[in-house]
Amino acid sequence: MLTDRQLIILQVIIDDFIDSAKPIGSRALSKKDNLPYSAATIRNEMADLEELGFLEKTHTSSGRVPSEKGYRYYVDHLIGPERNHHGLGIIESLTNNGIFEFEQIVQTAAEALSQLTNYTSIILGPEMFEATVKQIQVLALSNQSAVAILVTNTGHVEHRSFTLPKGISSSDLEKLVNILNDRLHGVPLFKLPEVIQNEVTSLMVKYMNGLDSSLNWIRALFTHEHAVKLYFGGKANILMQPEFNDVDRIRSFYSLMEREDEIVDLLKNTNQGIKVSIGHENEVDEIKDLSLITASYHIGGGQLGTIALIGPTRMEYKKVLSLMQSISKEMTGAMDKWYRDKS
Amino acid sequence: MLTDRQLIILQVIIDDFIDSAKPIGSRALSKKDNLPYSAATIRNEMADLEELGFLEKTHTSSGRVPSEKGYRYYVDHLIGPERNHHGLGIIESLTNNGIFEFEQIVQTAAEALSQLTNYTSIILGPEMFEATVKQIQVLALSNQSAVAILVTNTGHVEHRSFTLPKGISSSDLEKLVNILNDRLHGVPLFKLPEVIQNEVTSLMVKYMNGLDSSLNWIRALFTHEHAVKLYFGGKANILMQPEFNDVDRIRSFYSLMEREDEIVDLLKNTNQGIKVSIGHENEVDEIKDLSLITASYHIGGGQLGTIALIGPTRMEYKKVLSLMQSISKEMTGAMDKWYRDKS
DNA sequence: ATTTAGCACTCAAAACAAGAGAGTGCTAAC
DNA sequence: GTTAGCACTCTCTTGTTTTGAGTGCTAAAT
Repeated sequence: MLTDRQLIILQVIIDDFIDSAKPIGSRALSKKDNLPYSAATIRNEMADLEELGFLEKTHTSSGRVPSEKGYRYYVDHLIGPERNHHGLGIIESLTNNGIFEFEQIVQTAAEALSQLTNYTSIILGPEMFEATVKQIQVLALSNQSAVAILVTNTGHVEHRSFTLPKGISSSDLEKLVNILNDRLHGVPLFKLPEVIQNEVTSLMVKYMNGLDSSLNWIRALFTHEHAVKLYFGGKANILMQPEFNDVDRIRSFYSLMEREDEIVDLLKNTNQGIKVSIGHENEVDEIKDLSLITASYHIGGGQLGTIALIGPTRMEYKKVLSLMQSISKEMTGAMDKWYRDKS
Repeated sequence: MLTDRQLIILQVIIDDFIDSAKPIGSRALSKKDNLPYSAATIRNEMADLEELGFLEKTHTSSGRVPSEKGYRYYVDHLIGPERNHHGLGIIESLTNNGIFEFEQIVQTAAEALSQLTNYTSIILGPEMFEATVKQIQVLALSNQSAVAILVTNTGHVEHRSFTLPKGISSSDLEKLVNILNDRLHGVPLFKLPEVIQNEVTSLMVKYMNGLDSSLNWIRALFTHEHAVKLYFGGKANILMQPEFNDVDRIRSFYSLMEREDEIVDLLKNTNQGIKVSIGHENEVDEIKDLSLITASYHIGGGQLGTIALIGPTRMEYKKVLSLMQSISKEMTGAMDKWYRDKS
């Protein structure tokens, strides 16, 4: 329903605004190469585009600025074929020495993403629900203390130090660990608390006397929220954006960034693929004037994490989208390669 | 050299400014209870105090504001006996279930510190230099991959996933781990790279053939910077301070917060006890208009970490100092209790 | 039937002006 | 030594004017 000329004008306006952050007027537009029309003509078109809701004015006699609907249209229809970012190889370079360090990979990716865009990136670590117990070990550090270590089939390690119950013997401890390994091997993490409750407790009461209290730490070790973790990149970078020249906006942004559970919610709810939420399309008040791009990365085909980027609605969508695509692909690749052969 | 009256006036001015953040004039001061003098008298005293360098004016006819020298004097001489913050019990409540989770303790302490003050707190994790190797384990996850786990005598666990060298047999792997445990048990972390280089390498070449390349990951696992870690609390809280009403100041602050190595340097160089650095007493440019309080906490008597608090020079020194003292004592207590019996 | 030139009009932002208010320094009286 | 009084200074607020970019509309040109 938009004429070709309107399309071009819309595109040029948005492109210009994305990089200048200033409203643009008809006169300036008419000077652009791809718009061989007079200011007056463009004015008319702009008035139409405004009527259709793609543009806005900041005041009655100002230049035009893209509306959220404008950005939406831009993202959906005006972004060309993403020029291939041909894999930055950031992640690859981290794994090709044979070492696979999850935290490092994710953190590096988050930082790179922010560095390249000057927005703030957030990566949601994978949920470990489906990982299963590979081995449990308890290592005494002294007469009173020990550390318990749990390794999953995916190579994740959890550990917890604790004080030993009084009077426990090393043979008791060994027995205990044996029971645990016997019963818990292969159990997925999310079922752990349940299995411990139902199967292990009774066994332990049977074979070991007077150690009820010691069960606490076992439960604590394994009930531990296998919480998804957030990795931030360049929380400060976004401050370079002129949109953040206002102290209150900064405050509200950073206060949101500290409420990690809200952020997790924000990112979790993502289906596969890339999703762009512009301004008020976002649920959370604090980012109703920002845009949020999320992309998922998959591991092992099922579990997934999310890569996100937050910036002003005036975002370099073209660049960002192809970049996110690349990184998400790279992450998925690295994860796949690593997790593929783990049963 | 200061008269009693000047002392009181100085104190009142600083106290007032600390909580109002506004310059205070002679008239307002003369109305305070503990200053039964006329505005004119106080004006004279203030002029003297300014001449001595304890006060400043923001412009020729403004009220007075404490200078850095003023704050220094305040901190050194005018702060009364710290009312005992009688241990907030924050940390105790985390450990009395028998579980000792280092990260959790430190993170909680950092957050509490910031919460209670509305400044930003940073805690420098302990250096693990003196911890010694307790056990090394390598667990195969599949034919191609494994995870290596290192436990120290203090209960710290490091781990690293990696791809197995092609053609390594499980008996080779076992042999390898035996060698490692045999040679590395009891070796302090900071000596690890050296010992591996000198003792282990030759042994391995001797007993295992063709596995030179596999040494890479061993070295990588243990050479891993046992970097001290930073724990931040309330990076956003400091934004509530009126001093941070300026966007550029915020930018420079946050950009510093991201340069973690600089921060580590800043905190590392601390002798025992509490240290207050006011404004230009700080080395780093970005905080030359802020104050930094550092306190150390000790573990095992030797190694130590640092607790720090950053706020405007107009800081509630009285409250902060006693608070830092409490927390540092609590941390030291918890650590001591935990690490005492580990050889 | 488009496109364009011309012109009156609008509004934000910058520049300027006037007052008010808080505070000082100094002098002279207490 | 202390205080009252007063002239003076400087910021901050408020209101006014000017400027300039940009619009909408009408009428002419294509």
